[in-house]
Amino acid sequence: MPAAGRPPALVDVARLAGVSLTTASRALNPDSTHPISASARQRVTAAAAQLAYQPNTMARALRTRRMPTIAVLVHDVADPYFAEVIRAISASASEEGLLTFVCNTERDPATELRYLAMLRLSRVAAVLFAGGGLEDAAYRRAVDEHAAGIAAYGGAVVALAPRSQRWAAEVADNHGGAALAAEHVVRLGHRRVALVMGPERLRTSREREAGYRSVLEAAGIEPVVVAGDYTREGGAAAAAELLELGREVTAVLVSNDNMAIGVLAALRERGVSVPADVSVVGFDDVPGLEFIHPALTTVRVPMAAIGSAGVARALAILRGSDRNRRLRVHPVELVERASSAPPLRTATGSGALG
Amino acid sequence: MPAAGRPPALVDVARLAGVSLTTASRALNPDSTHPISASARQRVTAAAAQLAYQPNTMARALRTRRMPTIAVLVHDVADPYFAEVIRAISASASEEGLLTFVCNTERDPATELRYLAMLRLSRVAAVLFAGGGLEDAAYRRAVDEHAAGIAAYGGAVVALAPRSQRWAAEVADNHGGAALAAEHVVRLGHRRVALVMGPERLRTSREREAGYRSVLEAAGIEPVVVAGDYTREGGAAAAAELLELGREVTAVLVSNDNMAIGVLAALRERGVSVPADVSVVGFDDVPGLEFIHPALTTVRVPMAAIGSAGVARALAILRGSDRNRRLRVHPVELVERASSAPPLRTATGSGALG
DNA sequence: GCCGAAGTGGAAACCGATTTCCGGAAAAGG
DNA sequence: CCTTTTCCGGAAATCGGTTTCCACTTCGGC
Repeated sequence: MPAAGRPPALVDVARLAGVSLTTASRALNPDSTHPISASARQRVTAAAAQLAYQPNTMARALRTRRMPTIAVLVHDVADPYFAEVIRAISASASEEGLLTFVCNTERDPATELRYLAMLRLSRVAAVLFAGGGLEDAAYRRAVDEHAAGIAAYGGAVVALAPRSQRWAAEVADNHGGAALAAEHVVRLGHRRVALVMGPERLRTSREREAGYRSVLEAAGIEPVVVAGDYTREGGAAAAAELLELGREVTAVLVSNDNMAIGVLAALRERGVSVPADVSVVGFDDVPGLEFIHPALTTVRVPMAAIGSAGVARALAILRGSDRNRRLRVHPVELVERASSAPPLRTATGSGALG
Repeated sequence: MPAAGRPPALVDVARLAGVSLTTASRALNPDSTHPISASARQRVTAAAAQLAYQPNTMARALRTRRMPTIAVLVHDVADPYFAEVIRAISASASEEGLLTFVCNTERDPATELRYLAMLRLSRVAAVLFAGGGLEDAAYRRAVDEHAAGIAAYGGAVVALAPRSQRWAAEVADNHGGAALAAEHVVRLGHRRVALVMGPERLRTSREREAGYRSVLEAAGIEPVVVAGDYTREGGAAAAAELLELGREVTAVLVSNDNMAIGVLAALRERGVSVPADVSVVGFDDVPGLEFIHPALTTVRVPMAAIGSAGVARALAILRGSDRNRRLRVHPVELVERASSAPPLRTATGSGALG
C-alpha cells in the first residue's frame, strides 16, 4: 500500500514499479549518466504517472544543496521599470520551472543586505540585481561578500544594471542612451539645457550623467544640473527647483521616466507648456507613456530583453557553460514623441524656464 | 575541527558546546517545549554565536514539511494596484523572516493553475490571492482542489479579493465603494451616466458593477454600460466605444483607475474636456494619480492595509489561532479630485459625449 | 527507605530525495 | 574456457535539521 494520506514519494513509485529507490531516481532524472534498461525506465515512468508522483522540492534541494528558485532584487516593486523587469524574469523563470523571489529593497542598502543574507541562507540558485549599485566602499564590500558566498555554494549572481565588474552582467547602454538624448536636443537647436539627475551615489545615474555631459560639452553647452531621486515626486521637486533657480532653459534631460512624469506635471501646474516652452526628454521608455500628456520623448531601454537575458545568463552559469564575456551591453534607442521640439525663438531670445 | 570549508552545521555547534545535536536544536529553538538547563542553553547560544551559525533552511523545511516562504498570485505585476499589494505583503513577510514568491498569472487561468501546482509542490507556508477569481465552474474546482492540497500539508490560503467563500479573506468593500462613486455623481446632478466595467467573469468586476447599479437604479438612472479589461488600453478603447455609441453621457464611472487613465487620455485626444464636458470617477486610488491630468476622483482601496492584513491572517492560520470570522471587509472612501464636477447645463441640455 | 513525578539530556528515527560504491550478469576478447 | 569489460541494479550513506522515545538524576511525599 503506497501512499497513506500523504502525497506519493519516490519510494512508492519504486515499490509499484518493482525497482529500487536508486533506479527509480535515475529513471526519472533525465540527466543521470547511469545507464538504465529501457524496460525499467518504462516501468518507473508508468508507475510515476499512475501515482501522479511529483518530486519533493525540499528533499531534492537539501541533497543538491540548491533551491530551484531565482531571486530578483529591486529598488522599488512599484516602479514601472522594475515591474517590467520582474515580469520578464518571472516569465522566463517559470518556463524553466523556477519560482521567483521578489525582494523589494525600498532603495535601502541595509534592507538589500538583509535580503541577500536570507537568499544566501536558503541557497537560492540565482540572484539577479535589477537595480544599480551604490558607490560606497563599505556597502560594496558587504555585497561582494554575500555574492562570493552565493557563488561558493554554486549559485549564480547576475547584474542587470551597473554593479561589480567581476559579476556577469546584462546592462543597458546608459552612457550611449544619454548621449542619444543629448544629441537629440542639441540637434533640435537647444543651447540652454538642464539635467535632472538620479541619486548621486547610484552608478546608473552616474553613467547617464556622463553620457549627457560628453555630448553637451562637445557642443559647448554647460548644463544646469539638479539632483533627483528617480521618483515622480523627486521629478516634480526638481522641476520646481529649476523654476526657482531662474536659469533660462529650453530643454530638460531627465535621467528616468518616473522623474520626467513628475517634471511634466510640475511644469503644467505652473503654466509652462511642453514642448512649446520647454522640451522634456526622459529615459527608460516605461509602459504607459502614451497615456500621459504630452507623450514623452525618451530613450528606450529593452527591459524585457534584459530580464530574460539575465535569467538565461544565470542558467548558463549554473550549467557551467557561461560565455567568456562577463559584461553584455544591450543597445538602446531614442523614441521621439510629443514632448520635444525645436526651441521657440522669442523676441528676447530668452528661454521659457526662468 | 568543526567547519571544513562549508558553513557550520548544527552538529558543529553541538560539538563546540559539548552537548548533543538534540540539545543544541532545542536550545536554539525558542518554541521547543522541552526543558533545557540554563547553562546548556547558554553554552549552545555562545557556540552558535561564535560560529556564526545559521540554520539550513532546506533541511528544516524538509523535516517540518513547510517552507518558510509565502507566495502572492497577481494578475499583473506591472499593474500599480498589484504592485502596491506586493509591496505591503513583502514588507510584512520580510519582518517575519519570510521571503515572498511573486507569481504573475498574466490574467491567464491556466498560468495561475500552473503556479499553484508549483507552490503546492514546494510546500509554501502561505498563498495569497491578490486578484479576484473567475466565475467559471471548472476553474474554480481546479483552484479549490489546489487550495485543499495546500491546506492539507498545513499551508494557509488567503484571498485578498473576491474568491471562494470557504477561504479566509481580507477584501475591499467593492460594492460599497462603487455605491460611493455612484452616489457622488448622482449628488453632483448627473443623470446620464456610463459604466466602464472590468472583465465580465471577474468577481471583483461584478461586485463593483452591482454597487454602481444599486445606487443608479434607486435614482432612476439606466446606465450605458461598456466592457473593459482593467488595462489602460482597455479604458481608452472603452472611451472610444462610448463616443461612437453616440449616447449622451455626462459622467463615466470606471471600474478601476487603470482604465480611468485610458479613458482620460482618449477623451483628451478627442477634445472632450474633463470635468467640464464629462466627469470621470475611477476606483482603487493607485499611487501616482496626482501626476495625471486632470487629477482623478476615485475610490480609495487600502491596498497596503489589505496586503499586510493578508500576511497577518496567514500567520494566524499557521499558528492555528485564526479568528472565527472568515471574511473581513476593509472600508473604502471616496477621494474627490479634479476629474468630477456638476454637469454643465448646455442650451440643448444634451450631454457632452455623443 | 521506597515510589512516582519532574527535570534534563541523548540516541536514533525521520523527512525524501541524490549519489557513491559495489556486486552480479552478460558480453566481448583471447 | 577463462578473463576483462560493459551494463545494469541495489544497499547504504548523505544532506542538515526536528522529533520521538527512552534513560538517568534529583526531589518530594509517604
